[in-house]
Amino acid sequence: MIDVAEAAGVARSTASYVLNGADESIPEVTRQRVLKAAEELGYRVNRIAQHMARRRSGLVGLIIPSIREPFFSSLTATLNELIQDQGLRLVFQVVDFEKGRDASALALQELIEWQVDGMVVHLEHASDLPKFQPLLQGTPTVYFGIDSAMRELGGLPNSYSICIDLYSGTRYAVEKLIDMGHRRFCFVDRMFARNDSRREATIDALRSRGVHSLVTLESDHEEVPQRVEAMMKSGEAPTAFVCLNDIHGLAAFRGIRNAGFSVPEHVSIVSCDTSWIGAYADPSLSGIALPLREAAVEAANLLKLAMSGEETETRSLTIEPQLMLRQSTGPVQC
Amino acid sequence: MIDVAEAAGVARSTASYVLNGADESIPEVTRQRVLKAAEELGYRVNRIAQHMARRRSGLVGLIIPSIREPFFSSLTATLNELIQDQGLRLVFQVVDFEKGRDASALALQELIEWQVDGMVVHLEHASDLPKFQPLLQGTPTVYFGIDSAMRELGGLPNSYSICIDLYSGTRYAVEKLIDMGHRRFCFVDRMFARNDSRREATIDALRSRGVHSLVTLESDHEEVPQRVEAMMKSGEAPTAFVCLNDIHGLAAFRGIRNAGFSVPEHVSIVSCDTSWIGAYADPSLSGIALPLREAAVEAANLLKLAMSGEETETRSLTIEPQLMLRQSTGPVQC
DNA sequence: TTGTATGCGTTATCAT
DNA sequence: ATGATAACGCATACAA
Repeated sequence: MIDVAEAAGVARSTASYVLNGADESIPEVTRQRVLKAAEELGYRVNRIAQHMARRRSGLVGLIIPSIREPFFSSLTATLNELIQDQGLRLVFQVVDFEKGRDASALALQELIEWQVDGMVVHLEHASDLPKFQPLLQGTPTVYFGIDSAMRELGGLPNSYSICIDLYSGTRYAVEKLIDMGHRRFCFVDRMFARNDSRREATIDALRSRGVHSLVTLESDHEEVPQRVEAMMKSGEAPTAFVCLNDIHGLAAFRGIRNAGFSVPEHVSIVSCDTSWIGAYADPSLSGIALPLREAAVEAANLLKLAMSGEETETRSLTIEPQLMLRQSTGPVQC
Repeated sequence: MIDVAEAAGVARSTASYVLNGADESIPEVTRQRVLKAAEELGYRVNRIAQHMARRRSGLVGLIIPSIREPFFSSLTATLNELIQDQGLRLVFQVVDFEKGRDASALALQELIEWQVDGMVVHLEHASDLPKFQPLLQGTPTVYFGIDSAMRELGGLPNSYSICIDLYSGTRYAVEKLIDMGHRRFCFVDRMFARNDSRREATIDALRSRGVHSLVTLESDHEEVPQRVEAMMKSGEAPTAFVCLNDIHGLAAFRGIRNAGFSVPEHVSIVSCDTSWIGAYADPSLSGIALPLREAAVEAANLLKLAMSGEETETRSLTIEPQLMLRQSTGPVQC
């Protein structure tokens, strides 16, 4: 830029004003001269230097447990669009909860070292909050998650939260299944799963309706088909499967078919996070659709609010998912 | 850091040495004092300042057309792991080719403004190279793509390329279908598709074997089922579908079923980019599996090489995909 | 071995 | 309206 200033015959500060500052109070002639010089020299700002001087990085951090899963890649994509529209840049940090207790702390610090101006943190459980909260003092943060406990996250200064209420959604879905006559359930969870809203809601729904037959499977989706097949062949097989997401749903589906049962005649399946993947199955998977875009939009809005610095009241949003009854659910056949 | 130095009673430079520099020649006592002070003050490097002084950002840019699609989110995830292992940080930039001609140039410049030390660029077509090449002078770059023309990308200084040879893979798959007796084909492409290896390979395979019946569909996957259904119901329906990926494959599948045909008895389907999604369909989708992790590993290796600064010869890698014959393909029934 | 001084590219605060 | 100059937080060559 110093070169540009020289070439245009003006001071550095003038060039800076023209190129990146407020446009006020610079005569058109000078402007054009500077612009022309910049063009000719192929000048590009150095954002690192710029943000060092401005003392704001223009970075927004995103903490997620995975980016391969459709749910998170979709979230990342949408958030990225919205963040970019605000003239900021998204940097994501995948934090693997399985790799030690303080992996999350390290991940956060990496982002903090990059001086992020704001942060969106996916919270698997509201109870993880204490791990993050102390490290995020002074960083405008939006917490994002499906744990219904997040709804009571109010009262934190400079932090906002969004909850996709998967608890209610799942509970409603399971009750629907009970209404259809199902009495033996199986919950298909991921490997090393921690108890989340989906499982809790399933358990609560069954308990409240006096249904006591629930088997829980914890597997990577690759293992699910054979485990489900074995289960279906041995003794009192479940008639209803509640699955973590479409991947696990399809995997369970495969196991059920392999055991010689058909959906929805013998067995019903519900996915707790369904998308086009489940929609294209045959029969198509019933499930709970999460309004991801809506949630991302709200997250971006809250973040903007948080980053504006204006001390507004802490806000906690709840978004209701939608139950999609497609073809994989039906009344139990005697 | 200046605080840390003061607290430890040493000079700033000493603190700097201990915290981030080479560990040589600093007495253990001093080291510990500095480390303790840093610990107590909760010191974190400011990477922006650090990289400004070092004149290297520690950033690697990734240019991709989407992050929502499984192929790219998976690529991003793997690349991110590998890049992070090298002590670098990945920043991605989604560039939507549909939004104007020079969107790609702008996207690149954004990353360049961030002073990325290296770049991984997904090239949809080798012919897009001229758009990027001039802007990437001086930035170690690895080009990544499925266009077979990329294999002849040699001769560029400081740039490397990796090609997943989808042309060969697709051509082989289509020839297999011809061997099975298929004579009427449909290629299911995305909306606003540009001609890519998959389509070219399909056309070439058919032509070389004297098969002249090919219909091409360009649609978002949401539209595919009804369009395929309509096609199946009218006149001479295709007996073989070659689909862009599993999403389009499943969508076509749905249309075929809706029209009252079954797979693979009446119709065969092949996906040009298959994954667990196709594997869990019923019948499971045959297709070409791209060794994404392998490709990402090679990309990371090449990038390391490129960024090492050592002037090695330009390298161009080709990776062969694998044909997975599952259940959606079979001989044509008369 | 440790301290001093300077530079990195930009913005911002002043004078002019 | 424009130009000089001091930060910004850290790394490093060089001096002590």
